Amino acid sequence: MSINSNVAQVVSLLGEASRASILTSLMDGRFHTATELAYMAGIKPQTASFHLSKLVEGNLVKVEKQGRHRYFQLANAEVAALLESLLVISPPPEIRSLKQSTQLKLLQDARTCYDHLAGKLGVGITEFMVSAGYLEKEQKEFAVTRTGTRFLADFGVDLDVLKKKRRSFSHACIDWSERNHHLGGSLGNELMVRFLELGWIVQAPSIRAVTITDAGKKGFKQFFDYPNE
Amino acid sequence: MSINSNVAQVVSLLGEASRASILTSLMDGRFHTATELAYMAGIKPQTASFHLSKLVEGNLVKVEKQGRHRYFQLANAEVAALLESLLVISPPPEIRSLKQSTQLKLLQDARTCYDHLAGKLGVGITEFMVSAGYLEKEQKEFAVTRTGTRFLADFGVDLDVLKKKRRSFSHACIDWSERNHHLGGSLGNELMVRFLELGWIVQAPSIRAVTITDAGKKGFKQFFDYPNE
DNA sequence: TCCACACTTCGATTATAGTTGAAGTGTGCA
DNA sequence: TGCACACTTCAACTATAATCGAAGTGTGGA
Repeated sequence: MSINSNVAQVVSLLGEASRASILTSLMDGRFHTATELAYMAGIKPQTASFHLSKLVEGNLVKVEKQGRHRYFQLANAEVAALLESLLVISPPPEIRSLKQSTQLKLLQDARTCYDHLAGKLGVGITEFMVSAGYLEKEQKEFAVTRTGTRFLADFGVDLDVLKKKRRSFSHACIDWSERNHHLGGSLGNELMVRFLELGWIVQAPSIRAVTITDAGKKGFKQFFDYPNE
Repeated sequence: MSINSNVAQVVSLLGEASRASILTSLMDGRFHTATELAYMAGIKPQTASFHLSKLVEGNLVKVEKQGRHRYFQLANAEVAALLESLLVISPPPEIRSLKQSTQLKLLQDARTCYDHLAGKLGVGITEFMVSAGYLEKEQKEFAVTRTGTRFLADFGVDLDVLKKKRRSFSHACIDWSERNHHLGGSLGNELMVRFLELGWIVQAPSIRAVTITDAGKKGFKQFFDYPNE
């Protein structure tokens, strides 16, 4: 028999509907309790417990205990990146109710991609920054131009700090709903943090959709020409 | 129940040991018959047929019929890239025989990563090109410098043609055995094609290892300072 | 034209894994 | 101190999928 790595061992963790659902729910970057994740995945808490222990053991999820609560989160950005790249090649969800249709639209409009923005909003502001000459699209990443450096400094983003971080700076992250790239990396993260600080976006309570506030509507229009129509 | 994409649907194709073995065998970029793939995966031909039909249906593998033979190949470079990134996070294969140990060493030394070189050879020549100033390592890709352009032209590589191709040009491809990056994309592919033309490497008959010929030993030493010791 | 080969399909068996009800454990508050 | 809550573990059941022997189909060469 030929010699091959144990690809199936890790991948099978992802290839089960309930675990995949749990992991996708965790793509909002937040901590969630086991009971919440059970509810989101549509399974009983004891089933969720069974799956979560496997995901923790497989280093895809990390857990923090606080009293009787167990808080689960994706292990790291690498797991999130893998998940997003798998979402790109997966068929879209079947819509079986009006509520699901609404939720899908919210996710398509704006959502977190673990620690940065995705959806129409994420792709839209990325495209604006390219067309305005702030970013230059390369193969798998965005380069910040000189005018972009100034724009970001004015916007309250410290590029020097971001570049020193031990992680990808500004990679192009493929967006499963827009089928285009949005800005990822530490720069993408910092922009999302800034938007939250400014109160331009808020995270939805239980799904990873993000909604734009009234202040955000004005701000995105003024600074990022979004939505562009 | 929350709304999530059908990640499990595609991923479960990969998360089964026999199918994963088949796909990994196909990482040599070549066509293989169903009977060969059955043998490599250690299953009966009828089981291989069952799995291959699923992989074709899932667009991970393509098939060409010639008479009574069915020739299977990975569908495209995207599937190969996904597979390699999954290999990186998978545990290494257990060694149960001397033959398997030999095969693993051969794969670690030099192998194809679908359409470009990986292993010590792939990483080694990439590192040399960076240290010689021919390439510059960026976040997720390599930029060709001016001296690199001249070196590659002298070596018989037409960069203009490569850059026009509708695919990644020179992305940094992570290497599961070296835990470092080797050169991928159309440039990586073209270099491998060139080495084959020069007769510096030959592909092993049944695994995706590549061996360096005597001419290759001289050539890699002279042009790429490999092995570097 | 017949036989061998490559491969597929069928049906039955086997193996594996997900699920839940019930019971148990640890935490926290009244 | 006792009860409710969050969560885990256990055992049994259910569901799903992989496997192979046998049989069938299509191709090709003698």
